[in-house]
Amino acid sequence: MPARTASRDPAAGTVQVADAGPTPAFSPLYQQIKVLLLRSLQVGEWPPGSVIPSETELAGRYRVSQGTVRKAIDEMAAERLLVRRQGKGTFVATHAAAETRYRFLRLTPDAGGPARLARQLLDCRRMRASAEVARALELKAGEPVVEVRRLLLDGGQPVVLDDLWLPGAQFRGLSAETLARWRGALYELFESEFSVRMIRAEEKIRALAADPEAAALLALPPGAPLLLVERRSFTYGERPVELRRGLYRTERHHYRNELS
Amino acid sequence: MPARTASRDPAAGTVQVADAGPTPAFSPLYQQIKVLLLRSLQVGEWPPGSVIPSETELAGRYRVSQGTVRKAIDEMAAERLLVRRQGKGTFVATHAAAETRYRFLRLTPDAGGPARLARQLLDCRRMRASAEVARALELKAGEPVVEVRRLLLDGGQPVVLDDLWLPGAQFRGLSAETLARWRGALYELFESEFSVRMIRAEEKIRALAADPEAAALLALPPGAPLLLVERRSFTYGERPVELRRGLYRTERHHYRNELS
DNA sequence: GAGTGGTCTAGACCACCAC
DNA sequence: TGGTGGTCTAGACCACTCA
Repeated sequence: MPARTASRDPAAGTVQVADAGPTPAFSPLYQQIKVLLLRSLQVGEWPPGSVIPSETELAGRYRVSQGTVRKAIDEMAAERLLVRRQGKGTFVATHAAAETRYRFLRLTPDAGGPARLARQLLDCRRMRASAEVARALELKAGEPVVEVRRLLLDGGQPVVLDDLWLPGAQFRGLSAETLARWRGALYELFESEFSVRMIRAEEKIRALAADPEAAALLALPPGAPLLLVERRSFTYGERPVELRRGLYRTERHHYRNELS
Repeated sequence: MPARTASRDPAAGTVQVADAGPTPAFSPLYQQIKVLLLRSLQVGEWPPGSVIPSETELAGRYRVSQGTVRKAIDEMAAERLLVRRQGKGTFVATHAAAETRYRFLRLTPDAGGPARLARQLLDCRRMRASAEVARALELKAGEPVVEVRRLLLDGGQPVVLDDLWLPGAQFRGLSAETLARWRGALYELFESEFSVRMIRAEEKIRALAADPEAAALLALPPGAPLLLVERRSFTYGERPVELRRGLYRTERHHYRNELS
């Protein structure tokens, strides 16, 4: 484990990375391991869906006990960055797997069962970031972004009108053609084609009256109540890489949430 | 640990509770400990806010190692049933603590900072459960329930209109006077006066147009868009003990959510 | 200083999976 | 059969709290 320089006897005193400052800010070994694993994920050493080395091998590599590696991986599994599979190994989480494909989609049919929505691409263009988009994506105003507009339909009826903004620098080849050809989930495309993996998101939800444009696209009378879902998605290192503004019809669907 | 009957050598073979059925459904020791701890919580052996026995003492009581108790408590802490405090002990989670007082309230001012809402009780009456309320609370239609209606205000302006239904059997002394006198959060009252502790909740969120009654109470024109938040809260053993129907004004507030 | 939870290690064995 | 994660133990020491 390169970051750790202090000498250490087995089962002996405090272990700590070298640190010149006062109050060296104790950080447990397993947290330091976690940082190293995180870095490997971030630089793509182990791509989404692949197996990472076994606990024993990582323990050898970092010169710590298997239990310490285990605790680091435990936390990362709880954060849904890794997935453990007994007998097989530990895998990098991916939006491509069936279990996690629509992990961030909270819209649910009232009837029960998972949402099965068809997509209809309305627009995809490159433009300069407005002040609001720039702030959300931590860009400078005027930097290039990709704007996507699409509809999601359930049984032919429009249910969601989505607007997305993505940093242009990280989504260079993204075009209407790319999107039209793609069969899987958006986040799957982002992972496999642009090496951008979404790990968490924040949403702000409001009710509002449909404006004429949204009403027309969603086949509603203007003024009809809609759910506005504003999402900001983050990749490794808390970097925002997507702003999304969804308008949801909630006559036959709802936004499901779990509080604990 | 009374439930475990198989003989066991230290650091030796499989340990399992007695079980006559086929495929004995292996359950790890720490899960069995968890069940025992859960039962103690459920019967009120350790009330909300109190310390539970130390890991060492529990290990002795159940005849397992401290690490096994630790793992059971770890999971319960992750589920927010227990709270660990280094140097002090492990405590039963409570809605009375400042950190967890409004844990289930996702309404947030756009300006930032936590919501500081005043309450105004509109109604509190005992009645018979409608079919819908009975289904949600897993009662028989016609069984007694308590219905509460109240407003939440921010800076004097109404923001939330809440309707609550509670099983009458578990909230016997609950009345308008009780509610009017109470200063803290509702869930704090439920814990301390009725021994009902909410541990998780499900919410379904929709947008709808304000009906005349709601509009009047929320000082809005009829038809204005509102967030409808339907909550079902559960206590130990997945028993539903509250149905709540909240109408939220979202001009200056939003419902905040975190996806991971 | 005594007691609590928190970290770390080492070793044994079990459950699951693939070859 | 061998490798992976999963469980369990025992023991040492650290960090934190409070009297």
